[in-house]
Amino acid sequence: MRKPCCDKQDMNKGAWSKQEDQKLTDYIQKHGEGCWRTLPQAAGLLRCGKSCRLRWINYLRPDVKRGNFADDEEDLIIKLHALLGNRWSLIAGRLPGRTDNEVKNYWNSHLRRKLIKMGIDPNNHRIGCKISPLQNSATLDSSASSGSKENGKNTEPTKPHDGCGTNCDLVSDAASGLEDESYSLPDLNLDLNMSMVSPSPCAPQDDNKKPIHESKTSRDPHFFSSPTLLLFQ
DNA sequence: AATAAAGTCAACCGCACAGCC
DNA sequence: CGGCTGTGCGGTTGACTTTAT
Repeated sequence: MRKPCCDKQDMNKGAWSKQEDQKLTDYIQKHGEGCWRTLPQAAGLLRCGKSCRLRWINYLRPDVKRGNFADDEEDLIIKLHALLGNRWSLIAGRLPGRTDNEVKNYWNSHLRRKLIKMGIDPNNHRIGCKISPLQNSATLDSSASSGSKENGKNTEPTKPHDGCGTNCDLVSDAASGLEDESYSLPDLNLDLNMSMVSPSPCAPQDDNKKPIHESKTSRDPHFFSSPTLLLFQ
């Protein structure tokens, strides 16, 4: 049995205070990112390493862009989600200054609803799947947790193009247009080469360190050989 | 003005993977 | 080779805010 990542007793949980933020920021500015397990103690924080990492990556990092998503960012997320499914870290990697958590939240709170309103199934980006108001909420609920806990951890990445079981047409087969004229993505001229995103400029760079967004999914050999993605290379 | 419902988002949790020993 | 550890990811939760009634 693996030890928990931290001794949960004596640990702060919940929202971060200004002082905690300051301690974490100061420490990372001095020593750089990494070694999250030992960082809290070294920085004088009563937090677990995972919590520190999350706080830094999603909130404190100086290159984190905060605020509303621009229209082109929205479009890009929708398009990337059609291609990649729920691989938020990869999607976020194409949006400078955005974090996977932020993209995920934005998708779940804004974009899913937007697509549903347009009659598009946000799970497979197909139109023509009739989504009744009742189904709407059901879809929201079920797909939000699709394939996660109920069947155990879903090790397969969400399949973006799995069939919906009807005659509905695929909305976003990469660059194809949408049948619904009211919904047309601008030609974003996406460069979807999966080049590594440059790591955070704030952290002292260690050549051995992995780029921030080199996710496990991008390491998947099948990932790069995806026919859809190759279209963009 | 009060309350319920809906929406938002920061943070937590559990799991998987890579690397080290 | 197998176990252990550190890290990163995606899903989920719950507190807080906003909107509707």
